[in-house]
Amino acid sequence: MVAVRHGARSMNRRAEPEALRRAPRRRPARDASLETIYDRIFSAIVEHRIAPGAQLVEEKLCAALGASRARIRQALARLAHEGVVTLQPNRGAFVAEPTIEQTRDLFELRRMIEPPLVQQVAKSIDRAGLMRLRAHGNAEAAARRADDRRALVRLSGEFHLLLAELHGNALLLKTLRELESITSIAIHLYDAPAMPACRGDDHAAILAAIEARDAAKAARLMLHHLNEVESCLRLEMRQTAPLDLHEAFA
Amino acid sequence: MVAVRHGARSMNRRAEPEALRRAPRRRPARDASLETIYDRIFSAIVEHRIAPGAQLVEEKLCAALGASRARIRQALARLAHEGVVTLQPNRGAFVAEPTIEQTRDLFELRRMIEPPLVQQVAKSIDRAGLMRLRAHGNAEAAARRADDRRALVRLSGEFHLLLAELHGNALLLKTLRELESITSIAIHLYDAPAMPACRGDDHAAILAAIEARDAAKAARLMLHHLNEVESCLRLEMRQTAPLDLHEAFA
DNA sequence: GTCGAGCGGATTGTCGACAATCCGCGTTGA
DNA sequence: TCAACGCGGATTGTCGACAATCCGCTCGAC
Repeated sequence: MVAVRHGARSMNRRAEPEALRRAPRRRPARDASLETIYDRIFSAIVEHRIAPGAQLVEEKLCAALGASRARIRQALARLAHEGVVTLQPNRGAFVAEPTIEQTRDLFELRRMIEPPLVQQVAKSIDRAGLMRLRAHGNAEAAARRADDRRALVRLSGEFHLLLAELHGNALLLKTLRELESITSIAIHLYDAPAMPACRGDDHAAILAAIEARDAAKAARLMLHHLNEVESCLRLEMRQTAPLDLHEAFA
Repeated sequence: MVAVRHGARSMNRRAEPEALRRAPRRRPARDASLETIYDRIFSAIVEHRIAPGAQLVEEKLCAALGASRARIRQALARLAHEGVVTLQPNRGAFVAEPTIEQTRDLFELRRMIEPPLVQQVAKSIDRAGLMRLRAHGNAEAAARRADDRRALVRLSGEFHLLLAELHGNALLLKTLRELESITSIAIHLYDAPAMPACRGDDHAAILAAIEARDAAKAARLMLHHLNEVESCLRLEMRQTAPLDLHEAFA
């Protein structure tokens, strides 16, 4: 699976002021393959380096990523299909701002999928799988001790994806990956600032149930966990400014 | 509910030498909007008017649909993301051929989602929703009586989507729509030719359970139904021709 | 002072042209 | 005879240029 091999041809970066200085960090010939572009925008969004609702101007992205508009456009279309980005015709691309309704729907769907998922994993997991889960648990614990919130959010998401991977159903993994990325935006949008993805260490409890091969308990804990995470979000109606004014004089 | 409205427009565009000259502003007269293009290719695939594995050559599609390559390309990318089309780099687009493994994964995922879905619908459905379900049931019965297999396959799929719509979770509806379209390809690929989407009328039974507000029973029947449909498929290993030759001399 | 029309810059949407790549097929040499 | 090579047609991938659209702003009328 070799990535697309581009010629090291010019990327028409003509006016490039900071390129005059030494370029230790930004090599002009960074391979801007579609996958790379996609990944970078995706990470920037789910890691909250770009705020929900922000506009993603194509030309800006071209400049930032050193790619042509066509490629940027492709990446945006893909992100839009996954729900990470919203495409408004003739207006542009914006990073998604899941509404309260959508966030509820999101968790509802996850509650359907993940308890049976973990239940089946608990039944069928092998030694190697357990090792991976334990390693992940340790990484989470380390991030928690270090109080590295950003890493913790990322690892928390990856825990769920790891379960899906261990399950072995590729379609399920793909589906859950999309749900997970939207979840991470929603968390950044709605969670109470002080509360780090819910203090409790639900994942450790789930892991313990899996190790004990207690499938029913694992499923129950997963359901509880999802409820917990959702309830930590401030999903009470947040009145948006325009609606506010409009309703004030009704 | 997306009725597939086909353009009522013929596509016999032949050389139009003088028209080209006269009209410097050649507006894309036929409304080959992206949505239209997408819909037409999508329908052609899920209704099995194009065989699984067939290549979708961009220029051919341009000619057939009267659209530019850029638009076709966009539509294909979207179809690929939904799993209806497979994109091979530098090779082209092919209508998906779900493997046996993928088909099993598909049904496994549906078994996770749809029983709880119908369970919740049975609890919360209102009068209008029931009317729509009954109307759909009648349409299915009619197609069955008329022995219209193609319509029956389509309606069977739409029954599941209707349930998702009645549930009201938009994300779930979108997810299920994708699963449903891949399912319909898999059915066309693997089912025993004589057997029309499984003879029994499982949908009627599910509908009855919903009308009786027996949520648990509705869920149970849905699970049974999904198992039934999957078991009607011939998912035993089918040796493909190329592999056949290759392995014959191993 | 307010409202609407109209203008200009910025941004997206679309297309045609060209480059890169792949596949089938004929040729060649052992 | 057969395998390796390479050529030509067909197909996809990429880009730059231009058209269409939108938004904020100014200007003028009332």
